[in-house]
Amino acid sequence: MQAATPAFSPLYQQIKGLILQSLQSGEWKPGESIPSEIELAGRYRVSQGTVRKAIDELASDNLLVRRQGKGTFVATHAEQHVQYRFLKLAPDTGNLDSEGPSQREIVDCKRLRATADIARALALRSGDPVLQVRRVLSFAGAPTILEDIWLPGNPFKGLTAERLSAYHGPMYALFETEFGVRMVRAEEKIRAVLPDATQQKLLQVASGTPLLSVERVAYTYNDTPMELRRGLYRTEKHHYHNALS
Amino acid sequence: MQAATPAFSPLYQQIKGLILQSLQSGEWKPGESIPSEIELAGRYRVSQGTVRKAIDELASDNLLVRRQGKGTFVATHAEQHVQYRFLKLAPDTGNLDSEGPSQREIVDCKRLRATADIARALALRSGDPVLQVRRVLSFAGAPTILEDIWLPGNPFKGLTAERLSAYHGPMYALFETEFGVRMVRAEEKIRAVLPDATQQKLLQVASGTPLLSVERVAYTYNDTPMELRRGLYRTEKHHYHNALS
DNA sequence: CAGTGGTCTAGACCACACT
DNA sequence: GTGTGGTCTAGACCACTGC
Repeated sequence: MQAATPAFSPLYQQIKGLILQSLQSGEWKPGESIPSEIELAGRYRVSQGTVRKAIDELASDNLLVRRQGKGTFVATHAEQHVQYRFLKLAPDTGNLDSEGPSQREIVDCKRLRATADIARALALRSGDPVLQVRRVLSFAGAPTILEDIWLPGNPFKGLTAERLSAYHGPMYALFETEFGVRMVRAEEKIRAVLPDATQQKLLQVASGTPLLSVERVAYTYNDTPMELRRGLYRTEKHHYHNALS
Repeated sequence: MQAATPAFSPLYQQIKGLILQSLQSGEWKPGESIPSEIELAGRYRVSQGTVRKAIDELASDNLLVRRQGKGTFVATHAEQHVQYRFLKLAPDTGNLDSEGPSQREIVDCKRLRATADIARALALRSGDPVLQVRRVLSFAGAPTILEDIWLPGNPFKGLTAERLSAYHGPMYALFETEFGVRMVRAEEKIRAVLPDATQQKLLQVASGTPLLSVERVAYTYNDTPMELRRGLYRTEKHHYHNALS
């Protein structure tokens, strides 16, 4: 008698896995088109409908983007209509774009060794090399977001403050093109906090001003954590927007 | 020459609309099963596959729940595995259930006339009758959430503090069974704020304690707003959790 | 025009739940 | 066993894009 392991896996799930492998391996890069459904059906020896269902799920996971008449493309953080896909902060009136281009200032960028909590979040070991970036985002001239970002040192070898400052566009787009790291999903933990002296200065707020603390872990393929980000948001003129369904 | 109105609508979208109508009209009530796919295909004179696609979308919108071998059911806030479907607050360790049953205390419940901002949020006119409820939720014995809730007076005629206190289970479940109002989706705006004297007392926090302000508008079918809720969350031991994808 | 994704159908068969 | 949703196939045709 076997142990009860149903292990039934629909064909389309297996196809989904194969497509995922090709995405991870870099066979199809962000922004590029993948082979047509008919072509993939031939390659995997299944019907077009089965490939279709696999692609449907990957599209609803935001890994692929379908464009009728043109093809299916690997999702990317660059040239994506939504400039800030993971940033849920919105002005109380209008939208982020209407506030003109945001200003980014890299305050600090250094290599150091992971503390225990950083290591845990990034699935590293304490003492492993990590990169720490601190930056301030301003909207309509007012400093609004202070972020500390930790990245595993190995995949991001060669990332410098100059590189970051010179790049105009989403940081995650730079990660894709320069380091081959594509962020797929993220989780955030949000709290209300008070700023310390340093934070007050950088955000130009008085002590005692309540701020939103947003701790984000971003994952690449395979649920591998690749970024820890601790943000402080000013919420006098902005709010964190979330849709529940 | 006509104005350019392609107005092409796939069959399954039309079916989706018809099913939605039946949901709104109450032909199928929350928790009940809807007719089988084959039956619906016969009723609408389309193939099972087309009905399937319509139901697929309604299921991914959380309006229907499919259960293999049993049927397709109208989603409900009662008996739903996720006790708190719209509450994104989580303890820093463990989960809400592990903290034992939450305690709810109705602080206040009165009828009044809508102010301008309440009216706007609920798509009413200033001065229209509304019901206001104030309550405190405690987890593990500690008051954690203070909520002010505004409901349009008409659909919620007969709702009283006694009714609310007596009911054990999600408030949205009571809305379904007692008032035939099913909340389908919601939007939240989150800020960091400081409590006023009344709020300090109810939440048992010191002045100057930063709190999460969560303003929610909940909608029933047809994008009709049916509830405005302003919550204050203590975030010393809890956090607002959000998944981005 | 050819090529892509999108829709619709019809039928066969599988997995699951209840009786 | 019967009925439900779930998978898979094959083929026809539609809508959109770009040459």
